Amino acid sequence: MQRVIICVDMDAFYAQCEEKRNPSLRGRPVVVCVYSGRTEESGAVSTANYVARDLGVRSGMPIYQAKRILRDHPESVFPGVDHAYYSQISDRIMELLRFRADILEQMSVDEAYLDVTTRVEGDFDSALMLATDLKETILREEGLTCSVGVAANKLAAKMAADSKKPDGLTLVKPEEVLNFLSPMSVSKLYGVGIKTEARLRTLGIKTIGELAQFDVSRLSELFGRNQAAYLHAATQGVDEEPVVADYERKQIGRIVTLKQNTREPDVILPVLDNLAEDLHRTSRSEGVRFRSIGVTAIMEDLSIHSKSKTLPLETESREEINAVSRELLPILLAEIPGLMVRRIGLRLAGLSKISGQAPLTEFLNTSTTTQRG
DNA sequence: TTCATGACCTC
DNA sequence: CCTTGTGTCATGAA
Repeated sequence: MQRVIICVDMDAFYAQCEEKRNPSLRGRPVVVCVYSGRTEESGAVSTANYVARDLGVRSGMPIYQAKRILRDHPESVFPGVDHAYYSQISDRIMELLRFRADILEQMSVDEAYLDVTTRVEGDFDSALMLATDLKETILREEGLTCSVGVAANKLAAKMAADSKKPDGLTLVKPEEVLNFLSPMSVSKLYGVGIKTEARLRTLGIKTIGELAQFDVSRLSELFGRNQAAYLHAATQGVDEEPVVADYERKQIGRIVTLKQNTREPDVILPVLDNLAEDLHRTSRSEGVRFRSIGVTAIMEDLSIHSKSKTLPLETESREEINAVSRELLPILLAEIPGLMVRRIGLRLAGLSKISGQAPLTEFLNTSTTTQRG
C-alpha cells in the first residue's frame, strides 16, 4: 500500500508556550532567549514569535541585536527558556498524536512524524481530514497552532509542513511532488545548509529542479557517493526512511558557557563536575551505560576542539566520568596554547541499554498505572 | 576501531 | 566585548 506520512511541526513552539502561560503576551513581540550568564544580556535568541519575526528577529541572533531591533517596541518581552515547562506541554501533545497514528516518531520537543498508512488505507484525502482533525485537537486541547505536511514519505511531509507557516496544512500527493519541489531553492532541501548551498551555487545550481537535472556521476565526484545519492533521491522526492517509534539515542551531551574565558583547570574542572552530575543523572534515568567519554572546548575565537576516550568496558559510574575529564582536559588545553576557553562541554557515547532494568520514565509510567504494579 | 573534525538540524 | 545548546552522520587519519 502507498505510504502516507504526516509531519507535525509546532509553530515557534517555545514562544507559543510562553504566550499560553501568559496570554497578555499575545500580539506582542516574544523573544525566548538562552542567557549565557556572562553579562546581563549576553546570549542568543532561541525562538521568536511571528510578531517578532515580522520585525526581523531570528533564531540564533545575539540577544542585544534582537533588543536593538525591538527598541521602538517597549511591549516586547525576552523570557529565558524553560525547558521543563515546554516538555510538559510537548508530552501532552505527543499523547494526542500517538492515538491518531499507526506509528509515532517524536523527532524533538516540537516535531513528530506519524505513519498513518493503515488507518487511512493509503488514501491522501482521508489523511488530509485526519490532519485537519489533528490541528483542531491540538488547538482545542492546548491552545497552540502547528504546521502540518501530508505526503508519501518523511522528507516530502517535512518540506510540505515547512512550506506554509504558521498554522499551515499542506498536502503533497506523489504525482505532485516533483512540481512541488522543483521551483524551490536548494537551501530549502533538508540536509542542504549554508556550505552545500554555496558549493551548489558555484555550479550554477539554485533550485531543486536544477539540481535534479544535474549529472549524477559528476555530483558523486564533487560531493562523495553518499551525499550525492541522498541529494539525487531528495530532488526526486524519494525517501525510504521508515517512521520509527522508539528511537534510541546514541549520545548524551551537555555544554555550557563559562562566566569568564579562562584556561585554569581549577575553574573548569568544577564546571565539568556539574556537567558530569547532569549527564550521569540523564544516563541513569534513560537506563543506559556508556563506553566513551569526551570533552569539548570552544575557545575564545569560537574554534571547536575535542578529546574523547573509549573505555575497555562500558560503565555507569559518575566517578569514571570525572576521572576521564580530569585526564582529558589538560591534554586538550596543551594542544591549543594561548587561547582561552569560552565554553566547555561533556559527552557520553557508545550507549547501551542496561538489560533487565527498565528506564526510569517507563518505571514511573508502569508504577502509576493500576495494572502490573 | 577509535578519534577528531566538519556540516547540518532546530529552536 | 563578542552567539546557545544538543545530537547525528560522514570522512579521513591512525
